[in-house]
Amino acid sequence: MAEGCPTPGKLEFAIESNEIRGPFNLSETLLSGQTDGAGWFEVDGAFWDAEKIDLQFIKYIVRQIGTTDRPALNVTIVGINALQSKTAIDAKAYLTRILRLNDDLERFYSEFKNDRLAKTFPHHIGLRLMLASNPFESLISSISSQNASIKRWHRLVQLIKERFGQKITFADGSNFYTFPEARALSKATRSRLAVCRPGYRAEYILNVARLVAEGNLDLTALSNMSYEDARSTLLEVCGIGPKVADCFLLYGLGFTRAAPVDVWVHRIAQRLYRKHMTVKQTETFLQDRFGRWAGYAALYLFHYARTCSGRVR
DNA sequence: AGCCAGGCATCAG
DNA sequence: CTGATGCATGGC
Repeated sequence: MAEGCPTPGKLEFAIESNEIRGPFNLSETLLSGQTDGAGWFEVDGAFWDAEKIDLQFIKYIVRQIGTTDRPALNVTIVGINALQSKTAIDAKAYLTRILRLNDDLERFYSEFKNDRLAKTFPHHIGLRLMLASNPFESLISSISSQNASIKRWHRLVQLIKERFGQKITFADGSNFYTFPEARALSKATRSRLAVCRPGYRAEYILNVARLVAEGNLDLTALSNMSYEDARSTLLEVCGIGPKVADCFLLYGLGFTRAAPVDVWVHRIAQRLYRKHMTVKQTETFLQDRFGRWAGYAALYLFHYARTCSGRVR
């Protein structure tokens, strides 16, 4: 196996505070209920997930060791067998990307310090958007979230992984189920999917899995389109409406000007800005006012509405 | 028990 | 275009 250099099944590295632009709060970010916090597991203060890096699945255990204002992360990666030291370098770049550690949060705070949005800042300093590691998973996950509580939605995604994904056992003995490829999920039938309890979302999930598997919905192509074109393409798909499309565009493809408007964001936007706005008006309002930060605005509004709703005025 | 959940498709006006 | 309704099911 190991040829020459010693290659342990476990490597450790740090992401230093000078490699993170502005404040960061890992647990706020992962537990804020955004579309891509779903997969992470918490084990006494640290969080882990797994994804394919360098053609093999790696488990990464991330622990915040600095403060929110001067954040640093301690990362342990675990492979299935041995690890190359190059994998640690790639894992670091990967984590920097999906945790969006280069987003200039201070700039966001200062740019809107006189906006009513600033009301939400003190409660959630260091809260960052996340970027999905797997766009297809992000799309199915977004569809699965509709008209369901966060708890139920996370459960559905986890059941899809356990039922249709691939089981992996890492060198530390832990088990993980990968999210199925579009092809694998497209072969599921209604009755086989029913064990995951998707409810009426079943036909949406199967429809989208088939479209992607057959190449009729090309997620890579979408990421190369303009936001408007990608969005209108998505809206033609049965099961994808404005909110699901924006969630996927934001979390799955990284269009930060997408501002998903759900019941929470809609309610809080009306209380903070204008009493009578339709959902559609709220969408355009957020996009016009916050531009490339609209996704962040929606995230802060969402999280604020859910955690501080009693104190809103 | 009954209402609501990170909505959407469909149909009526 | 806007507004009302059914949807499948769990969480609280």
